[in-house]
Amino acid sequence: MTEKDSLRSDDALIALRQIQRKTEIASKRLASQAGLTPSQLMVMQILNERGETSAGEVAKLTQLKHATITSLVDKLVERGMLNRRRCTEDRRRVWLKLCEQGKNAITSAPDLLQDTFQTRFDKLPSWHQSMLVSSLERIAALLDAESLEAAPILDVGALDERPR
Amino acid sequence: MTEKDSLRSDDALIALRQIQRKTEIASKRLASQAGLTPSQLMVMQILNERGETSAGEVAKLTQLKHATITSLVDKLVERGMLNRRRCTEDRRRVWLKLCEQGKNAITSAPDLLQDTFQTRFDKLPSWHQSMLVSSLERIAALLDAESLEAAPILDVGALDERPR
DNA sequence: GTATATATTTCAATTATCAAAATAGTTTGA
DNA sequence: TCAAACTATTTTGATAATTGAAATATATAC
Repeated sequence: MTEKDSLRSDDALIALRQIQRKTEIASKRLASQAGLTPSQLMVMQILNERGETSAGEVAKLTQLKHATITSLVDKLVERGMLNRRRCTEDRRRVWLKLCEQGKNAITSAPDLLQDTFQTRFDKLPSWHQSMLVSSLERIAALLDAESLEAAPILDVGALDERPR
Repeated sequence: MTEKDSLRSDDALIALRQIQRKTEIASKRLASQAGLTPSQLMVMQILNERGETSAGEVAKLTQLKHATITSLVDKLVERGMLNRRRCTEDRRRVWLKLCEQGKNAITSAPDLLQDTFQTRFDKLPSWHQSMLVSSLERIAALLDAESLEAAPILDVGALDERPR
């Protein structure tokens, strides 16, 4: 039984990795179609979903350094995709918000992955659709460790070699 | 009814994007723990899953340019993670294959996302597990357009602005 | 056999990312 | 009240990833 179970979770992980690869590639394409880098697209999608968000929060969510966010945001602001606003209560903080042009940029680009998915999904019988939705939501929940979202890597410790 | 359906596929897409973000962040972490860049990790995972694969195929699968693959592979070969072999039938082509050290590098690094997922998954009742597996596999299939995997972007056409 | 197509690499440049220091604002606590 | 400690963001300077274009080597078509 334990053997069966472990095979099952392997199957799940394999499928999950396939999904990951496909969505990642698709988002690379989508970004370049919209004239954005993948990181820029990610930031904009986050702002689109969450509304106004602080720079630090975005750094945490994207797992990019603050310095990177700063320069990335510089470019997007310059291009009129989003705007910066100093927080009035705590003037150290900076709020970021997508503006109209930014919203358009990310919604108007044709998303092949999304279209493909949607077309096929819509053809499924209703019971199947609802099963898939609830499964997807469950998966998202299984992946949702506060630890995953929050802390940067703790102590990497003994790494003999590093990226070059 | 059509309204309900469209809401359902929206829900699916939202959950899918959450999953995407989480897996992407996790793989950034995993790569850095293993002393790799995300692209290097992606290449190595592909070689691990598919076995020996040509450089061009890897470029297509990762959506990176050939020049990028070349320099990225240079470094991995230098570090003993994989090896290059000229194809004997068609001597223009190059086959890439993970070697032992490379296999270890990507399997030994602790994958927080995977561990979290697995632990929680294993606690679910059997019927729920099998439902999730079949759903995941279905989702992967829904995302699987030959068009998604194959061609680079067709004709981007009128793009007023490009990434800076 | 020459022309055309394909797979990969080289080269030179651009760009994303980061670490560390700097700046500016907030909180603490004596 | 005010200085020390802390927090959020930006600046700066450097490194490394990625790329376009040209070069190389091989294969295929005619």
